[in-house]
Amino acid sequence: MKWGKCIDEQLVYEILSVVEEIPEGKVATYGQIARLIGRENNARLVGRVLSIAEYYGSYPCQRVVNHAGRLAPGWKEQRELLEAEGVPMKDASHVDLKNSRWEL
DNA sequence: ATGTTGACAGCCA
DNA sequence: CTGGCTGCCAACA
Repeated sequence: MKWGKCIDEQLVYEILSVVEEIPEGKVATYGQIARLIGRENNARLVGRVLSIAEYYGSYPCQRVVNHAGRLAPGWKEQRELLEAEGVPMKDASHVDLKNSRWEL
């Protein structure tokens, strides 16, 4: 593909570095990660990076959801990955943030 | 340079 | 948490 420098690798490493620290059975929101890397108002960028994160290595990007607890659209496999870790699911497309939110 | 789009967040009802 | 509206930033046409 053409992904060689469509996104700053520096940003990719910062985000993946945080994603890598999410404990099993817990999930984090994009805004939460955005804040940890110093891009609080740039949560959308986190999503864009995670969408191509698989090309930069293996990271638990399945533990990252939006503020409503909804999983990534267009990625059916994510639900099963979370269930395998013991993450409580509210339904087929939402996690129970009430009990799986990653508290720092 | 201008306008759309998106793995989003925050505020309000 | 759900649904609607607005705000932000970077990638893309």
